[in-house]
Amino acid sequence: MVTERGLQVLRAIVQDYVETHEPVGSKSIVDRHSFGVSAATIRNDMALLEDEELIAAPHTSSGRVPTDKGYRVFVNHLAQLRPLSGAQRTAIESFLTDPADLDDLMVRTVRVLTQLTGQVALAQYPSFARAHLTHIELVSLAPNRLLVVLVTDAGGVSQRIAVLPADLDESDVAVLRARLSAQLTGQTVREATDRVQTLGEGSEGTRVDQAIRLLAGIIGEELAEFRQERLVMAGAATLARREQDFRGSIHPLLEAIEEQVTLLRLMSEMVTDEQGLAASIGTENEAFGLPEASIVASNYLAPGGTARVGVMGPTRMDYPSNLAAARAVARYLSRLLDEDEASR
Amino acid sequence: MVTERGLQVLRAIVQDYVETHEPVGSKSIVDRHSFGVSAATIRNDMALLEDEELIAAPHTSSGRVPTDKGYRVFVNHLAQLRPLSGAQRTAIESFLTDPADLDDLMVRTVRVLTQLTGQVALAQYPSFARAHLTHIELVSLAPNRLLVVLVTDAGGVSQRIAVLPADLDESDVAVLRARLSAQLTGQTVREATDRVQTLGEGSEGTRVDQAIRLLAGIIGEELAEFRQERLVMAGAATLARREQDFRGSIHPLLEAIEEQVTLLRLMSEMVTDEQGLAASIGTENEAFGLPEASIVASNYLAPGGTARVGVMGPTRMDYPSNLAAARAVARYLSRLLDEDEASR
DNA sequence: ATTGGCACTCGAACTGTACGAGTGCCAGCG
DNA sequence: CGCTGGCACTCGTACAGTTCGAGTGCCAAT
Repeated sequence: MVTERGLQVLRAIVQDYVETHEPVGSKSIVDRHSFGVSAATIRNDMALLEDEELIAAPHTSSGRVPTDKGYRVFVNHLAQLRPLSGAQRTAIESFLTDPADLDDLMVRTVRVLTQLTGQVALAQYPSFARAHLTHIELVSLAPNRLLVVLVTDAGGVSQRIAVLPADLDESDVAVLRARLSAQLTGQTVREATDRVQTLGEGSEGTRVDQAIRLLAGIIGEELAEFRQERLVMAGAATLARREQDFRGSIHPLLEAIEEQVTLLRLMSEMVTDEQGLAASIGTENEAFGLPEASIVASNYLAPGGTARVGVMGPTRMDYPSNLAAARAVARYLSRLLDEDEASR
Repeated sequence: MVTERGLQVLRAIVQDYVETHEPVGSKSIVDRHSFGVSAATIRNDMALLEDEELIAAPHTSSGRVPTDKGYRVFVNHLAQLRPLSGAQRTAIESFLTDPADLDDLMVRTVRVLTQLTGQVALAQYPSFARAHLTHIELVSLAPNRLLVVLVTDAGGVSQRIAVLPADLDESDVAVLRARLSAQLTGQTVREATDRVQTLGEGSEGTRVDQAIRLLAGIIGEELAEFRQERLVMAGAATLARREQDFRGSIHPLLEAIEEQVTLLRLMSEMVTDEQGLAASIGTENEAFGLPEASIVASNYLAPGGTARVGVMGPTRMDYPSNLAAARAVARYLSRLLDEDEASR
């Protein structure tokens, strides 16, 4: 029953509320937007919006505030992304130019995003699960110490020192190296994880067999770390400024930032639209303990598949700007990582 | 002019204020502590303490609150560390048992400290500056890609992928490996940093010389990262709960946590007493932008020298408990790292 | 369908008052 | 000389009462 104009009124309410942080009344809508109708008419529309639970009044005689459902309608149907300014575009470019490695790139990504939006920025690492193991190297540091290095084709490298139960000489190490390499290189991380399980089975007793079993365990752990989704974040400090935006405290947000796991799940489970954009609003995050926070994110393309970058902030956030910023950064990131892939 | 009993009154004020979070009056001191004198007498003592600026009254007729100077006197002369409970000791042990590597150990350290104290926990990494480079390994991933791995005897490992300007075959790599190894292994990180500067000088032109220069740059960066002091933290979320403890906002603290550099300097510049304990209180941290925060820390012993663990919280914190917790964790850490050294 | 008018609601801001915790000071006591 | 009880005074807090104004819902008129 909500008319077209009614939706425009909703849009106006969301925009004004985000800007002023105060409940918006019919009068101020008439003043600030040119609807060409009187305040009384707007009031009628607002009554309908309230019936639909898209807006609510904090108390009997005050202006209206969008509900979470209202924000949802706004984001889905009403929001048009605000294109970034030239300065913002150049900021992204200069921030992300010439990163030292993947870690560096991810850190810079969240920094620029938090700078652009003033919110907490989040970025998923590209997944290594489908990356291929290209090298396994064993470096003997001491007779009973081996450095195990794993390299994937997606830029992931990991290393760990193994302390062996018995000393090995160079030829033993060579045997180990050959065996591991034959079994595991070329496999995807996922396949190698399965394969490594069976590696130490069967024969036992010789020093080399013992070592293989030990290494299999360590390599398994390293592979698990590769498979594990990771998250980088920046801008937690901005939350302190937004404190009054949260009815409760910012504690759940800080906790989520520190734990990472929750946010990782949340980011993974978001549903993107056809443009690769996603938003999760207020109570939709209740299951994650974040009923007062919203998260917007954009997919980006990396060798291992798509991953997401986005920002987290109060429900009352500037969705068009934040979505636009996330999308811009995601696009730039896709470009960088594709270039990286091309040069490999 | 402050009498012995006056100091005991100061101690009582600090203790009660930390506990109740309310200005403490002469009456409540008489009630809660057995001084054996009347409230009026306490009031006289309090007047003297106020003359010395060890306590202050928020407004004319209210109880007193310790000043930063008062806390300082309390910490220096009055505080007796509260020994940890058995449960706390076992918590430390079980948390820190059998870490996978140094990173893991540091992370667990700050976790257990934040759990024990309910404050933000900070830990400096042991310094690698005096560690020795034991290995340099080059792994050729592709004709124009080399994985450079550096290993120190203090548990530090770093790796980076170098993209070469020209393809190299295995024999070229062997030459590189031999040259780098001869020049750098056995050196301390500090020495190697100087040595690596001169590495690419002189001859140029051949593929190997070009590669050496490139690798020198990369190794220099990696060594710089080794030398860089690092910090791990946990418990930022606890700040949200302590919010009302900060007159201003918690923003500066969150910012410091995110930046790390400031906290690193602060931790480095603290002055320890003869027990290896240090405290920096309130306005003493003004230069670091943290005039409302206190930090207590304890030295621990690691192969590369001493480093610090501690906690950060509001000026009004429980110094005896926090100092005791930091000391206990530091001692355990020293033991672990010395054991680790012994087994190497 | 839109509008102007009007009565009504309710929070914010301000005032005044009473209360009580806590102080400073002082005369008296051991 | 240090300690004590007493007393007047200060000031923040809590509570109640008041006003003010923004904003609403409803309705009759257009």
